[in-house]
Amino acid sequence: MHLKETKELAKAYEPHEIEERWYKEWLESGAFRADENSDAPTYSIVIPPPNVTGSLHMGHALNNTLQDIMARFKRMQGFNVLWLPGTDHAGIATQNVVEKQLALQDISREKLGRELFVKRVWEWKEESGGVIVNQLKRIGASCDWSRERFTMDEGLSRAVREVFVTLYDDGLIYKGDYIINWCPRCQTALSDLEVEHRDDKGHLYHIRYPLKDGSGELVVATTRPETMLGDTAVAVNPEDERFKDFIGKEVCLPLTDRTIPVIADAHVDIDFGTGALKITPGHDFNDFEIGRRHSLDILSVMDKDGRINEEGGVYSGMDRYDCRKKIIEDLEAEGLLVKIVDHDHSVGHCYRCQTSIEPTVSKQWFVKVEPLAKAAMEAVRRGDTKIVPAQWEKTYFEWMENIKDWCISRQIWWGHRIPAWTCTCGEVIVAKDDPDSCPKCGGKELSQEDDVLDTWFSSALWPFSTMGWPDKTKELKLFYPTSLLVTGFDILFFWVARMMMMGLRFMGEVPFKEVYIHALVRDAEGNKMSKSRGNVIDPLVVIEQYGTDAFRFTLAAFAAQGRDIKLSEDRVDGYRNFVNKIWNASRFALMNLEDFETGKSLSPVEELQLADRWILSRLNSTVRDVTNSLETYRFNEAANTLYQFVWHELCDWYIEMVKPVLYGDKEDAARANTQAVLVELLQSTCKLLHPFMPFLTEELFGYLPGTSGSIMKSDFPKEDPSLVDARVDADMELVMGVIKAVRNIKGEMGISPSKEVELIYRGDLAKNRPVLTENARLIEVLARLSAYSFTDGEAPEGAATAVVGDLEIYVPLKGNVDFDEEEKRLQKEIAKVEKDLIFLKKKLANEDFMARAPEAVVAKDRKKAEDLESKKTTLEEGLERIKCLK
RNA sequence: GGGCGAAUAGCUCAGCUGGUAGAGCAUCGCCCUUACAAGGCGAGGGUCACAGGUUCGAGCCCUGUUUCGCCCA
Repeated sequence: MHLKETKELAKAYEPHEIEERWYKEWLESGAFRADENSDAPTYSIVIPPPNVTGSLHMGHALNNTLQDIMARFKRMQGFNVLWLPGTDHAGIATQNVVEKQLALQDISREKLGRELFVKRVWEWKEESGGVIVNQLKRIGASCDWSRERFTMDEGLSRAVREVFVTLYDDGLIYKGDYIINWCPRCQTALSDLEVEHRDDKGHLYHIRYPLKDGSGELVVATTRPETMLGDTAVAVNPEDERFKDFIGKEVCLPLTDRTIPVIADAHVDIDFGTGALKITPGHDFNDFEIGRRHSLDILSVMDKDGRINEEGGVYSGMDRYDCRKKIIEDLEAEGLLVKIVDHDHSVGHCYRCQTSIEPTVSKQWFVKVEPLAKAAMEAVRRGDTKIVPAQWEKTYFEWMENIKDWCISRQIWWGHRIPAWTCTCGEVIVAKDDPDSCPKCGGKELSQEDDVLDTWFSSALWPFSTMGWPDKTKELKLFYPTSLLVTGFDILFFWVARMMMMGLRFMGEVPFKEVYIHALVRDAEGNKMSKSRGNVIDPLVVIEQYGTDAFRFTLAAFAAQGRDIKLSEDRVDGYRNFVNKIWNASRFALMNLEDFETGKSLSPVEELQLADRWILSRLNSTVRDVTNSLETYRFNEAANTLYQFVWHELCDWYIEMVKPVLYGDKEDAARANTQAVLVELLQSTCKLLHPFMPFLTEELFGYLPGTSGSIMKSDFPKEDPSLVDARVDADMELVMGVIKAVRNIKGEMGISPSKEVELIYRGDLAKNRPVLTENARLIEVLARLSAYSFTDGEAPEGAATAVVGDLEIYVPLKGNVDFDEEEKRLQKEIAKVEKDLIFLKKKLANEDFMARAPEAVVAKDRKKAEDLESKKTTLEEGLERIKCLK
C-alpha cells in the first residue's frame, strides 16, 4: 500500500522494512516475469549460475547488481525482459560438501554406494542448496524466478545428452588414453582450466645416470626425483655438442634394474639444468609428448591416491612426497646425487582443494575443440558477439588459438553420467535414451560409463538449455540469442568461450550479442578477498548495515571498465548518505506539496522562472547522459552523473532557490509552477535512479503526487532536447556566479555567512541587468544580501571586488572592514589570473600555434585572454583602492 | 618465458575521439539557515611513475625504462 495520505516522511531513510515489503510485493505482482506471449521487443540475460553450494560473495553482488541495473533499465524502456536465474550443480564442490557431512557420521561414499550417495546429494540440495537464491533476492535481483533452472534438472539433463550424443556422432567427442591432470584428493581428472599454477619453492636435483657400457654418465636435473621410477628415457638436445656421443646409448636407471635409452629431442633446453632431461611420459605433460614422438613406453608409477604403485618396487605404497625424501636418501647413499639447488617452479594445484596435481595417463573422454573454437572466434571477429571492454577480445582470441582438447570426464558421482554403455561383446553404445539391449549382439548386459561430465559441460549449454532446448519453445524463439551476458573475466574461458562454441554449434547462432566483462572486487588495500586472508567483506553484512540501495549504488559507482574495485566501507557509508539525501529532498518536496493539484498542467516553459527552466534543462541533460552511459555499460559514469545532478544541482541549488517561492504566497502562479516542476523532477529522478536503487525509489514513487502503480512499470525518462537550453544554463551560471562570489568574499574575509551585506553591480549591465533583476530575490536569499544596486559610474570605494564573467561585483566593507584580508584575497586572485594569462599569452605569441591550430581553438583562447585581461584590470583597480584606504 | 593491464591530490579513483587536470573521502576555516549535522558554505592540495619522440599543442598517441598486479605456459 502506498502511504500518500501520510503527509510527512520519516526523518531518515530506514531501509530494512521497506526492502522486505517491496521485494515481496514485486514477487507477488509478477513484476519480474517475462511474457512469452508479448510482442514487445525482447531483452534477455541469463544469469551466470552460481554454485548451488555457494553463498553470496562480493563477486556475485557486483555481477548481479549490474545485471539487475540493465534488466530494470530495459524493462522501464518497454522491453519484454527475461532475466533467467538458476544454479549450477557444481559437481566436485557439491560432492565434497556432502562427503564431508557423511564423514562426520563416519560414512564414506563408497560404503553408501553410488545410488544412495546421489540420493543424499539431492536431499542436501533440496534442503540447503540454493541459499544463494535467497541472498540474490536480498540485493533486489529482479530475476524471473518462475523460470529458475538447475543444471541437473530433467530438461537440462536431456539437453546434455542430446549434445553429447551429437558431438560423439560427429566425431567431436572421443575417448582415449592421454595424460590428464589428476587430483589425488578429489580422485578425478580435471580439465586444464581447473588447474591453478603457482610458483612453489622447490629444488633442482642433479642425479647421475651411469651409462650401461660403463663409459661414463649423464647427469640429469629434475624437480621431481620420485618420478624417476617411471623414466623411460633420457633426452638431450641434438644440437648439444656435450652429449653428441651419448645419443643412442643406454643408461642404467638408478634404484631400479632397468636401462633406458638416451634420445635426442629438440624440446630439451640446452641451458636449463644440466641439459639432460629425464623423460617420464606417465607423469609429465611435456614428457608425454616427447614419449609419443619417440614411441617410448608409458609407465604409470602412481595410484589414484598419489602413492607409488607396484611398479615402484621397494617404494611401492609410499606417498609421493615421502618417496621423494627416501629416493634422495638412497641416491645419496649410492653416491648418485650430485647436488641440490634451490629452484622455484610452477606447480599445478586443484582449483577445488589446492592439492598438487599429479599428471597421470588414463582413459578419459575429450571434446575435440578446435573446430568449435574456430567458429567461436569467427563469430567475435564478425561482431556477432561484442565483448566489452574490447581488450578482452584479445584474451579470448589468445586462448582460443592455443586451445587444447577438453577433458570432460570426471571420476565422481554427482553430475551428468556419461551416456555411454559397453556391452559384454565389447560394443560401445552412446545414446540419448538408456538402451535395453546391444544393437550389435542383442545382449542385455550393458554397463554404463561410471564417469560423469565436467560441470562446465552443462553450463556451456545454459543459454539455450534453460529455455527448453532441444524442444522448440516460445522462449527460445523470443529470447535466444540473449542480449547480454554479464560476467567476470575469471570465467571467460571456463564458461563464456564454451557457451560460444556450444551455442553456435547447436543453435546456429551466438548465445549472446554482447558480453560485459566486469572487474574483481578487492578489499580496500587491493588484495583479493579470500577466506584464508580473512579480508572478506560479506555483502549481506554490508546490506544489513547500510541498506541494499546504498550498497548497490556503491558497486555501480565503482564499476569503471577495466579496473578492479577496491571496496571500502567508507565509500558505502558515503553513498548511504546519498540515499538519505534523496529521501530528504523528497521529504522537503512533500512538505511543500500539500496543496498541489495533480491535474493542473504546467505553464509553457518560456513562462517559467529561470531556476525552473534551468533545472529542467539540467534534468534533460542528465537523462541523456545516464541513458548513454547505461547503453554502453559505463555504470560508474551513470552513477556519478546522477550523484552530481541530484546532490549538487537539485539539492544544493534548485531546492535552495525555490524555497523563497514555495514559502511565499500560496496564490502565486510561480509557486504552482515550481510545485509542478518539483514533482516532475522527483518523478524523473526516481525513475532514473530506480535501476540503481530499486527500493528507495519504489517507496518514494508511491508518495509522489500523480503516480500510480509500481515504478517498475513506469517509463524510463526520455530526453526532451527542447528543454536543454544553453541560454538558460548561461543565465543561471551568472546568477550562481554572483552568489558564489559573495559567499567567497564572506568566507575569505571572516564575515559570518548569515551577515547580510550590500551588493553593487558594475560592468556590462546592458547584458546582465535583466537576468539579475529578474532573479534578485533569489540572489538576495542565497547570498544573504541586505540590498543591491547597479552603477555605471566609478567603482565604489572601500569595497571587496570580484569579477563574474563580464560583470563586476562590489561588497562594501564598512562596519566589518578588514582591508588586510581583502588585500590578501585580491592578491591571491590576481596571481591566479596572471598565471593563466601568462600561459595563454605565450600560446598566442607562438607563430606555429597561430598558423596551425584550428580557427576555433585560437579564437577561444584569444577570447579567454581578453576576458582574463579585463578581469585582471578590475581586480588590480580594486586592490589599488583598498591600498589607498589603508 | 609469452600475453594483458595499471602507475593522476594525503587516500580511493574518474578523465570516452589530443586543446591550460576532476570527484568522493580525508584536511583547514565558518555555520545547529524550519528537507537532511548521514547536513550547509568557503578554502588549501597535483612536474599526471621516469626518459625520449610525434604534434602548433600530450595525462591521453609512439618508443624505451622502473615498479606493481593479473592471465597463460
